[in-house]
Amino acid sequence: MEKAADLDYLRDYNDALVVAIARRSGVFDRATIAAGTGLTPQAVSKVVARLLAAGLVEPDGVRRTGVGKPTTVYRLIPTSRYAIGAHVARRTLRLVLTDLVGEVLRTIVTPLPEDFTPQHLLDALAEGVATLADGCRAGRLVGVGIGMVGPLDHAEGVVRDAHRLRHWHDVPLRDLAAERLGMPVLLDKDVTAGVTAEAWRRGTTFRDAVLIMVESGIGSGLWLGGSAYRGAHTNAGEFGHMVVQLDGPRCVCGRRGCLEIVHDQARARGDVDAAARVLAVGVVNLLQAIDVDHVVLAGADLLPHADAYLGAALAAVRAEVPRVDWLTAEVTTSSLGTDVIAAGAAMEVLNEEYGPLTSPRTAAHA
Amino acid sequence: MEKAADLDYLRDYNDALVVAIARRSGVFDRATIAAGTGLTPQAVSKVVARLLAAGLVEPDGVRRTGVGKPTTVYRLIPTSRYAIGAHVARRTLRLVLTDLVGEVLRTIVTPLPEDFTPQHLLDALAEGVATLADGCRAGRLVGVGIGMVGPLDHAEGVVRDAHRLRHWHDVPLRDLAAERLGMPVLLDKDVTAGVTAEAWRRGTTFRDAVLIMVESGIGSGLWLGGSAYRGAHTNAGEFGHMVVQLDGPRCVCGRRGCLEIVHDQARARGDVDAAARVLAVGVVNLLQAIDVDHVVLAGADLLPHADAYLGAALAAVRAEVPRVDWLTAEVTTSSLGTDVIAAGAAMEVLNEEYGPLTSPRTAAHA
DNA sequence: GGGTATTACGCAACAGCGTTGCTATTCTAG
DNA sequence: CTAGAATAGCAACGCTGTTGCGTAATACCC
Repeated sequence: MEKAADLDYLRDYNDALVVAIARRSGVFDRATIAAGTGLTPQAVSKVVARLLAAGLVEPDGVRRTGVGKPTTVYRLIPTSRYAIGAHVARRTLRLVLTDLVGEVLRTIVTPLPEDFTPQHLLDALAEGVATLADGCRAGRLVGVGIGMVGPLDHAEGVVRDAHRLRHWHDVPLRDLAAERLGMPVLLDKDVTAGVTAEAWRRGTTFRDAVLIMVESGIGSGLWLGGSAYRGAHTNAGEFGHMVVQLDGPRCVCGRRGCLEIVHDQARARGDVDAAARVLAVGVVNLLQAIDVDHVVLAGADLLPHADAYLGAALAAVRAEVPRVDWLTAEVTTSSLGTDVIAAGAAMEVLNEEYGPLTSPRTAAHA
Repeated sequence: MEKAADLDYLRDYNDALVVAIARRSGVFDRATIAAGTGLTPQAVSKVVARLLAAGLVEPDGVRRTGVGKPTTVYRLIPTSRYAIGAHVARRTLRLVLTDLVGEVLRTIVTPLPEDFTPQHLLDALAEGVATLADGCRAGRLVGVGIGMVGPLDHAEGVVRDAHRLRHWHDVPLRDLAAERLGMPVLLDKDVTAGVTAEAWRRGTTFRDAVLIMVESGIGSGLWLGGSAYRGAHTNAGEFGHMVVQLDGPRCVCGRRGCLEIVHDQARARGDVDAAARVLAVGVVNLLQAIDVDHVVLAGADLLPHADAYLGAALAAVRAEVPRVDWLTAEVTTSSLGTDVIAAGAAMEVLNEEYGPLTSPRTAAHA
């Protein structure tokens, strides 16, 4: 059953709202927040007082706009909080340290043994996290996010059957890592982490988006209505296994004519442009189905040919989406490059703690 | 900028939560609500007092569970509120009157002239609404919902370019109808209304769902994370215009091999089973992309062959979705038949006023 | 330089939310 | 008939955002 809302939720909701505005605009003042949120200036003062006490914001001088007492300007302190993100790939563990606004401060890439076990990963994770946490002042490190291939269960924090990874069946990785690292841990699909990275950095105007990732498989991370969308079983985003060619070549998943197999065959014969066009068809399919207005391209197998993929996607979106004026979609490559998954895993932690609240949370938090 | 939350929001949130529970279970008691929501019994008493004052619930006797004072049982009064829903199709206007729990009480079907104008529709609407409103006690009729083909703008209440309807470009239908009818009006795509009907009737466990509608075109209504998902431009659900056959036959939309054209060609040659199999491929595609756990089939061109479509979809879901135990999806036909769109339009009105709150609303409401 | 209008800010009192403490009610069990 | 137990509700409380109003700081006018 859903949880009810109380005064703590109310307070946290409004605090998070102000943090979101501060994050987007960098500096802010009382009157602007009041006008934008509908809060009274007095209420904004109370919110700002709480954020000052938490060390998240600080005064940043005054602004003289004309007659009257000058406006006090505040700014978010990016280094007031840190988070660590992990991207677990088939042969490497990529770790990043980010600050509160989603800037990547340090990156560590560690090789993982073939068919690595949970123990292998936990060891590598512990070592890397210790290294990255070294530079953070005590209490400023919020937690660790882990992004990896599914299927997995985000709510339970359990890896169900990570694709092409032996030793990874029903592993409660979130709780194992939380115990080993001694701090909060989140577990999510790589693609969902990736789209969270874009969303956290772009702010609240980035409400409906998809991140397409081509990297040993083709997946998509969904950001719908202002928050990550994972589906009923944390299994949304199996974008590569949508059939685009009835009776086409057999895919590893068992179906025929999946976008992924058609794409991979084009790539295998060296025809990047054809592969990009196939992906572009899938992108337009997704736009038709869920009508997002931001498409972000990413992944180690895509970025080396970013121009080809971006060009094909842009052309397809322009040509094939009914070109009504108000029906626009922006297509870009990720601003974070190969760090996007790890950085997004970190930002899932930040988003959990400081992001806009959706519905009342079950667990209490500071 | 997002709106802040205040005490009114807090109250409405918890009131709506209790209404949702009452709607699902019919009868309820203080202790069960308290346990499920995390509210104290005292807080639940206050909520119930407000709902009693609003006339939404009434005492329904007591339950003796053993020692101690018996529990007071309450029940939702289905007839305490009504809503009217309109399904605007190409040649007909279908109107339904529903009660608070989503039961269809009366249905009126009115023919519409070919290439009907906004004025035609408003006249027919006013007459039908007057007839249906006649049986409702004053103050119990919440409003009117209108479901029709897109593209349209739900937030603005404007019909942009209704497909295959002349005279319907940038028509502010919501405000026109609200003025004419003298009550609140909502405007939404037919498919979104349809899935809202299922969601309202099934309760809060129905969180992630898609309604597939085959009726002069193929569309889908999305219910994601417990609320309707309309996309960035109210254009989500153009399910029929997803390419399933690269270089296939040319579709009216300009692309090649859209699900809709492939499906329609199969139907045109009388091969319902083949058409159903094509649709089933699209259903599995959607499951892969957004991982819903409920699929509802509807539409005037589907329901006469419900068995074929349902069978094909069930077979495809069972055979083609990776059959992990925890990855299940239910496939059914709509329980409302041809009334589903009109009924859903009515339930959008109920959902707006009495459904679970998501984020703080902009406009104040009673 | 001094007065005044203007804008910003915060203390204090307030209404309303869920919470807590406690009492009254109403049942079963003996 | 009494004791025990569970429910219901009144009253006080802490906290939220809100309102009223006094104070501070500036530009502008004379």
